[in-house]
Amino acid sequence: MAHSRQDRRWTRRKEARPAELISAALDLFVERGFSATRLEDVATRAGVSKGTLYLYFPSKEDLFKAVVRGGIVPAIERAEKQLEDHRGNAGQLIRDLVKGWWVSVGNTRLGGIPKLMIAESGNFPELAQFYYDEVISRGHRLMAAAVQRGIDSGEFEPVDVDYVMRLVIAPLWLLAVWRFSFDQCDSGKLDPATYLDTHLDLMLRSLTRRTPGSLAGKPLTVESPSVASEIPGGACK
Amino acid sequence: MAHSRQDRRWTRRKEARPAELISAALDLFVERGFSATRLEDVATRAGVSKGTLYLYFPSKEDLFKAVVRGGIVPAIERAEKQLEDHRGNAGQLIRDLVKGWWVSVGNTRLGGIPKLMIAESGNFPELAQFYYDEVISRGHRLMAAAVQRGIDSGEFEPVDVDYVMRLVIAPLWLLAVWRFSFDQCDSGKLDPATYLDTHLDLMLRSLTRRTPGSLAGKPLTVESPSVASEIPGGACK
DNA sequence: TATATTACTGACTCACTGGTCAGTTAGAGC
DNA sequence: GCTCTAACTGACCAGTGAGTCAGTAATATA
Repeated sequence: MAHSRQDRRWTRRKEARPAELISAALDLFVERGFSATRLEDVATRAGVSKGTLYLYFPSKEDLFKAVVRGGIVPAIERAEKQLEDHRGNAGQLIRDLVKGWWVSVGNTRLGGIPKLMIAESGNFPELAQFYYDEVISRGHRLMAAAVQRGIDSGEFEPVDVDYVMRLVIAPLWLLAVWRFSFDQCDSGKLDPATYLDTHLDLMLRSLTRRTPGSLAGKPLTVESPSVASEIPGGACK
Repeated sequence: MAHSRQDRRWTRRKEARPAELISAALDLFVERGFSATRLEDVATRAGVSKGTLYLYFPSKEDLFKAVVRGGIVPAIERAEKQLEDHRGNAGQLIRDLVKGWWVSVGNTRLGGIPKLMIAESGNFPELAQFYYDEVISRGHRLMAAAVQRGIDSGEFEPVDVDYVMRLVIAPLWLLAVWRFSFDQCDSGKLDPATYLDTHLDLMLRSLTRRTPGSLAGKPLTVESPSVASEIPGGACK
């Protein structure tokens, strides 16, 4: 008598395994950090045994790399396309880039990767370099180009692009990291959409050129939150 | 024949041990993270054996807590005093607070603690709560009070204090974390003093109320760096 | 100097987990 | 149905490091 589908102890799913393992690993790495994550748990969560994991990834470190590679790089490529295609003023471009980040990274499990990289960069210098080259420096170039566009068109003050770009990005880093560290400690106190909108309002108000005689720059009233928020748990009881 | 001072294998130094162990642990925790740090190494760096470490700290986790307690809490107390004693406008108060942070935390080994907390908060929720209560929430109150002071005096626009305070602090978090993660990857590109000054200029320019008719707010020129920089290594080859 | 006290040592145990591999079973091909 | 390939399993190995404790040496006290 043949096994029914249910009776089978396991099925062959060669194609699906890597993605499922990476997904499980992302969850656990983000939640517990690299060394506190046991490969046995990753395998179990992906519905396989530990041995199977080693059929697809030669080591824990390689699994870690695969998580980083698979998660973030596509997102940054989308953002680069966004920059290229954008029509409109630089202020709106920056708003769109920030919101794009929030939707496709910040408000996603991927938001945990910055925390992961920060925590492990010391122990994996090679991976830190990879992440810097493939993600950070490209993100920096992206935002620098947006700021530069505003300066060139006369919309922005002639600021130091390299520093301003970092200051535009800084709150995004913090927001992503926060969700996976101290979010539960001050739950309810921080609405990401309001936070990002306030940031953009303040930043663009400073950046925007004030033509002598007239009072340029929008008044400082926070817009109605335009970014959906749906934030899961972090640390603290 | 008695031992000379040099011949002694070890000396009793009951009082000095805890501080020396905490200092050694701070170095290694910041450099390697919590789980990658071996207590044997901490002991060796402090000039004692592993057994001695356990005479003073009942577990690795307790050592970790002692590092956090001893390092940051005094710094925040100094800042609270600074707020109380300050005379002058709110803009200058915020500048002074940020620079005080840089001198006594950011540009110090203590700057590694935020990274440490971010990395380990998931595995030590109780410690995350402790850090939030003793450091973060007090820091937030501090900066919120400074912003509020500016609003009350009419110097600042009537912004949402809770969000603006976080946005003032965000670049400080990132700066501290950066030094211990990706600093080596873009070495030379980031001067902390210029970064902080640019941040303060942009932020205060936005915050400062513009009286109709006149053009308030300083022009956007970066001051000569007023904060000493002396930054050691991080990750990446 | 003799004795008591205790700060300190370092070899040891033990639990844990990254990584291996001989064996098992799904399922493709005939 | 039979055979063969390879996806998959899980018991096992080996290295590691947190935590222990019996013993040792510095020093306080008599």
